[in-house]
Amino acid sequence: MTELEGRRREILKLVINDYILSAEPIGSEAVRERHRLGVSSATVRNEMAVLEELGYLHQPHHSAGRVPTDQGYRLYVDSLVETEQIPPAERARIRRTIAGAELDRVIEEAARALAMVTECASLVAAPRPGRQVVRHLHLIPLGPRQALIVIVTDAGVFEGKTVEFDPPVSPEECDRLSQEISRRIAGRPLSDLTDGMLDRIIGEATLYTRVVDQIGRLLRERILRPSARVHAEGTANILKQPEFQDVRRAQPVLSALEREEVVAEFLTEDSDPGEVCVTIGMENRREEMRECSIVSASYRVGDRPAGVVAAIGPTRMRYGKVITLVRFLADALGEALGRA
Amino acid sequence: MTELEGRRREILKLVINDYILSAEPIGSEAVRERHRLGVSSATVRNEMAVLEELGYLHQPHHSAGRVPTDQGYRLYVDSLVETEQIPPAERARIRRTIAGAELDRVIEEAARALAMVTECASLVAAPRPGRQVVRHLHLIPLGPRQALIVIVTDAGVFEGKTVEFDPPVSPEECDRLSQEISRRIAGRPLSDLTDGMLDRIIGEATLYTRVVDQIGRLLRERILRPSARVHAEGTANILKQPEFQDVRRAQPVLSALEREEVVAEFLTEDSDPGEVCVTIGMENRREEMRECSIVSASYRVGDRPAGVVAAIGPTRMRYGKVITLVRFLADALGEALGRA
DNA sequence: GTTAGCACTCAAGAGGCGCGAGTGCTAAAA
DNA sequence: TTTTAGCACTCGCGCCTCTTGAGTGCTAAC
Repeated sequence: MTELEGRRREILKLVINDYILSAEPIGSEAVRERHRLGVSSATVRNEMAVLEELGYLHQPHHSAGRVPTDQGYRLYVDSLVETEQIPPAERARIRRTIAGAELDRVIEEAARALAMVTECASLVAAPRPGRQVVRHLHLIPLGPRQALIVIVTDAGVFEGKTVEFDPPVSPEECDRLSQEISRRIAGRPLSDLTDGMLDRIIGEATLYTRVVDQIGRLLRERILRPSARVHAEGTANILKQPEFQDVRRAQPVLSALEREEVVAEFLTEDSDPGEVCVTIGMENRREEMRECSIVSASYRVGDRPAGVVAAIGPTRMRYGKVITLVRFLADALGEALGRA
Repeated sequence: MTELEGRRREILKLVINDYILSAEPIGSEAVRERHRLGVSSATVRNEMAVLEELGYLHQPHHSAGRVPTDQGYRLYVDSLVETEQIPPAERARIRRTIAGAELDRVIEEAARALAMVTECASLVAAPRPGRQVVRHLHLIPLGPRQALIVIVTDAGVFEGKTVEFDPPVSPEECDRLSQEISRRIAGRPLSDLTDGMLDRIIGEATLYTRVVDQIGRLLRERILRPSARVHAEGTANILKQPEFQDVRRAQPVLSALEREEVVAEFLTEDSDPGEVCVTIGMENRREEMRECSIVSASYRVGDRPAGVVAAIGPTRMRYGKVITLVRFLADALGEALGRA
């Protein structure tokens, strides 16, 4: 794959730019018309033939214009695309939307904003627990035999499971117990708290093995899940794209986006934090996504990578815009969550 | 709308049954063939003409078979449909899935099960807070100036907002404060806790007005939201239905199902608790849903109506199956949530 | 009231045709 | 050597027509 020289490169860029906007095969005449290249359509034609030879373009059929291949998009994303700027007004609007939301809705609002502006589907993974550091653990008594476990970390709160006490436990004991446990696990990252580790940390307390057990389970379920909660928004946007007018193409994609395991897969394999990662068409592992591209970036809360935000659309997407937006949203999200 | 007599009624039922399964207009000959009616196709034809006259059937074009109208479906649902039984194995499987889930995933699993079996989209609204009765309120100190509000009700836990203290509050004070407040609001339904009411209930404590304020805001935001969390699952199932093979038909529906306000609308207007409510085609307020039917039932936790479960599909849906399933899931859900 | 018979209608699919966009090739010009 | 003009060629798309067959409504006989 030789480095492309100036004019040829330029033509590839123009073709992809145009195709992204029109969704229709681009012919040589159209290219010449659009940008003053100072050459005839025949020359453009020759260049395009070479670009096809090299694997960057493709002809759907003999006498049609050219369409970018995945390889073409790859080059485009890596070195041709001009990132679009987000108008300051828009930036401000998005920031406000996110910042204004309740804590547990920030994620959702971010996903929504991303979907709306890019006209893609969007995914946002809530902070992954692993690296978060425990601050407190609370057992809130619900009754003599029941309590609610609340774990407060530096990045938020996990609440969920209720524990059943086998021998009843008084509220006072409950309190003492939570202070005990709290003292011993505070300051550790959640990922430390495997079953064995928990046992060792908490040690004593044979009376409360069941409690320890339950806490262990809660943690295991939260941590093992590859990425806790994933919000998908705007999946119906896929249907607006011309390449998905045929339901048989769109259906597998939408179904995949509904399955959490699948979606989590897109989001885990990342990317230096801070950098935007683009996966194009066939580069996707998932069969169903072979006609889509995924633009993702992980965001950080404080100084730790916390979660991932992604946009999903047809390979023919406005990379310039989407990349800028994903990056911006990763920043905004980290900021909003960091403040809380 | 006169009462339909035996044979005519029977024919309408057969036509609708067949159409639901085949998704194609049903002709007189097909009806005669399928069920031994002991009459010729001409007779059936006459009956069908009458049924069309009466508004129960419709011909897409002159020489086509008949298709049920919304009114036809209405009659079908009200008095013709034979509810299908759920095989015990299936019942057990669904029960297990739901019961096995973490508390905060019960809703989700229920929705998923419903979508999977009915091949419709499904919605499940989490318990609505209004009627729930407060058990405790906890303020969990996160730092000298911050605490987390946790409200435990008889149907679950609301956690969320952190409070900022204006003058710092020590953990002990915090504790005392939460016990104070707790004692005063325990036993009241959440809907009682409007701002003014809160002020009156808590009275004193000018030092802590900010805290009271924040609690007020938390409650207002949770209660005012028409129905807290709504889970939609299997919306992509819509695309499997023959009537939605045209993307332009499907897109508005899917988009609507993504908007929480819209979805909430389907779920609020209900139905004696315990009973299944079917909204057919044009009966829907929402323009976008005019080609869909919604089968919903509210479920109860303990003895109070708590939330709604619904299935959404084309008007040509397997009502017999869907109705049974929605009813079953409402029960199962109430049971699962009640136990927690 | 029911049925056989029949003419009629209409959507859907197959086949044929012309149009036009866009190409590749060739030979001349720069 | 590169660029360009010219031209024949290809092929998808839309348009038309024709045929087919399912299904009807009507009428007259049972």
